[in-house]
Amino acid sequence: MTRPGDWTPGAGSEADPALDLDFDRDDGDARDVGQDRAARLKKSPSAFRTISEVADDLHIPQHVLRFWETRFPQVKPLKRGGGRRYYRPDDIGLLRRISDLLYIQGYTIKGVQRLLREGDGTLSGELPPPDVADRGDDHELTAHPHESVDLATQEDDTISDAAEPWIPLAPPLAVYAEVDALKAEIRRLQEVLDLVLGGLVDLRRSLPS
DNA sequence: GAAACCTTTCTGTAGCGTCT
DNA sequence: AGACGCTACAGAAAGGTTTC
Repeated sequence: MTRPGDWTPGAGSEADPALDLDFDRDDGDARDVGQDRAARLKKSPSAFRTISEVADDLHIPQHVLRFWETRFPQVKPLKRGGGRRYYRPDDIGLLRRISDLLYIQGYTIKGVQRLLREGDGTLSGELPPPDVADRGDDHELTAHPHESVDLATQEDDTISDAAEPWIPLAPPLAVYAEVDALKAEIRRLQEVLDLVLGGLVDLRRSLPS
């Protein structure tokens, strides 16, 4: 099976002259998941990717990616005829950041939406930990950034979207260190899982059909 | 006051038709 | 055939209302 490492829209193809993705899937082959993944990983960082590739790379189900698209207007993959999505590197970077905020840092979708609204829409750079209003749980956040803000003048003790623009305060460094350690651990576990997957693929290949 | 019930919101999930 | 998209639906949690 052949699959070019790179494919980008706009370069002419038999299937779709208007938007060539130069992507020979060779569906006649029994597709090898391991090789498939390896080929995908070899793709140029600037290559466009399908939803299945992005889902695989980010370890996020496809339906979740589509759901995020309905929640984050900033996520706008290119769409071909038939509505198929093709993600640019920028889209993937944004999705990766959203995933990190939602699943690692504990933001809610609303919280991430607020960050996107207040930032430049890319979520680039270091972000503070979520405050109570942006968290998906009700953990005590005795040191959350809003604590040092004088809340006496507010009508209630909630931090609503309608409140004054969020002011970044000195981050709790211990929390950042812990988050960084957890991220490193997650990366390590993902590498281990990739190795296990590769081993399983090899094992399957060695079995009689 | 608190228990029970109802409604709304959030975050996905399932099913099925379409497209490559 | 399998990847994909769309829409309706699920279920858990939070908030609100009613009843005792």
